[in-house]
Amino acid sequence: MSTQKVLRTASTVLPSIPPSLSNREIAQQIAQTLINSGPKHLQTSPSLLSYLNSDITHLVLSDPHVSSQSCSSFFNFLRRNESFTSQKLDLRAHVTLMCRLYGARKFAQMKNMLNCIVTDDNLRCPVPIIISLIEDGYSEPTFAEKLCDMLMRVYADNKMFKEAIEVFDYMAKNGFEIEERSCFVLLLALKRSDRAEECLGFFRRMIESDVLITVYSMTSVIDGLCRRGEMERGRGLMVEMVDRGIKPSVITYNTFVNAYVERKDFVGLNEILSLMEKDQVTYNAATYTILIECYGSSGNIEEAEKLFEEMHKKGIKADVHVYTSIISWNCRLGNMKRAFELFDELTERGFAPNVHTYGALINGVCKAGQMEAAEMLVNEMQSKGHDLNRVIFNTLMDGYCKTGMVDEALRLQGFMEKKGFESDEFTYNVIASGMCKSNRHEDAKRLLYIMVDKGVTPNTVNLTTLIGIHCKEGNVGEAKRVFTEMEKKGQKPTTVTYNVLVDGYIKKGKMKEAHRLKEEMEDKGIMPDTYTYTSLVHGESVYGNVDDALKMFEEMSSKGLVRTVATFTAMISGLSKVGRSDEAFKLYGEMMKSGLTPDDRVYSSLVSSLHQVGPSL
DNA sequence: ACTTCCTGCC
Repeated sequence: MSTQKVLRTASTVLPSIPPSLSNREIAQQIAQTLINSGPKHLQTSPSLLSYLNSDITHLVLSDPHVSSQSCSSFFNFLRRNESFTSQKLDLRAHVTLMCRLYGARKFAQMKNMLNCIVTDDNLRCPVPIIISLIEDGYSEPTFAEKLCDMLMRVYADNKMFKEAIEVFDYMAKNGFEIEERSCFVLLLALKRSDRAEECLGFFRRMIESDVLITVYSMTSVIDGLCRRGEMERGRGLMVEMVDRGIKPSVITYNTFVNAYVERKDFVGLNEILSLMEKDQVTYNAATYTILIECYGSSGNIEEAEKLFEEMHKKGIKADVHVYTSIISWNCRLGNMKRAFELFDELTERGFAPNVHTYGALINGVCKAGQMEAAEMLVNEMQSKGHDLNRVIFNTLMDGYCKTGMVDEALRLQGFMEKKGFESDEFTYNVIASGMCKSNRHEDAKRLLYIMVDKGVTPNTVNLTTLIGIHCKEGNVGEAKRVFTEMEKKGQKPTTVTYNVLVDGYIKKGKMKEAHRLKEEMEDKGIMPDTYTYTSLVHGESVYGNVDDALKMFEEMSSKGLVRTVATFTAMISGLSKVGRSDEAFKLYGEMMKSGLTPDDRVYSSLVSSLHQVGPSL
């Protein structure tokens, strides 16, 4: 039998309440029922409920004889049966119950209720109205203060920043004591929503209102600024706060260190590191992690390892982050032996490798094409209780694709989706580029269109892949069209995007257009890299314009770009082709001196250059 | 006290 039916049947059996009863009397009867038998019993005396109104609810909930637990049950009972008590629980009912919960120190329940209020369009309202519903003399004097404090946190959690700040203003205006911890919650929420400006603004309001300021708050605000590249303002704020007696911690400094490293601002980096030294703030494991990242990303693994050693020597306690970092860089640079050595060291020292650690290793073996090793690591990881996540799945798919096993990657994609992970931009890109490598251009294009159908918006990398496909098919017109469209949508091309396009034009013999693109990227501040130049050197060499090729080749060193085997090979073969074998051999020497290992093509170029003009050495 | 740091695609 349904509840509703129970109620209807019951009402015909039980004696009805005379309408002459006052609200207070009805409330007392309900309270009595609750005390004696709990809310469920109310279902059998529905006549009581038929008189229910806002006042009665309030009277019941504020009756000290009814325990806060019973009040909660009554409240929940009414909420479940709102449809036929025809009584919506109003804001006053909420406030009254929260007052009882506060008395019982049931803060978590209070917070849940506030969360309901702020997310309900009918209940949400300005702070003064909520406060006006608190009954004077009945509630504890600190209730209003605590309620506001929680409300500010709840608004912050729901990213309702305007409202959260309104609560703060209300508290400040009414002389409420404001907890720094609650303000901190709001600061963090603002920072994490990329609202550095409002974060700083609120921090200033905290200072004005004499809220206690801690290094935690300061560091969060600084981090917000640093994430937007505003390290100067962050430094200014730090200086200002030092004057107020706040001492920056190693974490404050790490925030700056990280920002400078991310932006490759080595001047700023050195400044902040000397500042740390001056302030006698010692590095912690995170500082080393960031610095290892700095050296690793510029390919200087030796320096990264030196730092790692320094950390041990100085007796600074390592952690799983710093180990994962050094493992990852060794993996990315192909030093798998060292990576596994570090992995063993990590476990020997009693640290537990996590998903990131396994992810780094799996990535390393996948890049080396060792898929069996990858599968073993996956098993080990799972046996230690770490589930596969999407990143690992994508890494594995990339491994399969790079070893030519596109179908295995597709199988894994199906498995991943069955596990509840939707394919994302990475997944589609990994497989599409894998298909390209196996010359399945049509499949690759189709997959990228499926991606759009599934509601995944292509990012710059996906579009770069698509541009690459068109170029590979010799359709630079279509490639350029995608490129233009991408820019129109505000998606910023990267150096790679330009490289793909430059290469496409070169393959079509359109050297002028290729150079124009190079200039275009320079104008936009997207810097041509080793690949851009190598393509141009190669193109000019192939079409016999050696002097233009040489010009590009020279420009590379003036810009400090590393020349690879491919660069030298292109240049040497260009020179050889037109019979300038002296210069070709000179470059060959230079290449050997810089520690590069020439491949077969270099030799055949050189040999053919000798055939053309006769031995000159 | 959720202040900093660790895994993937062209």
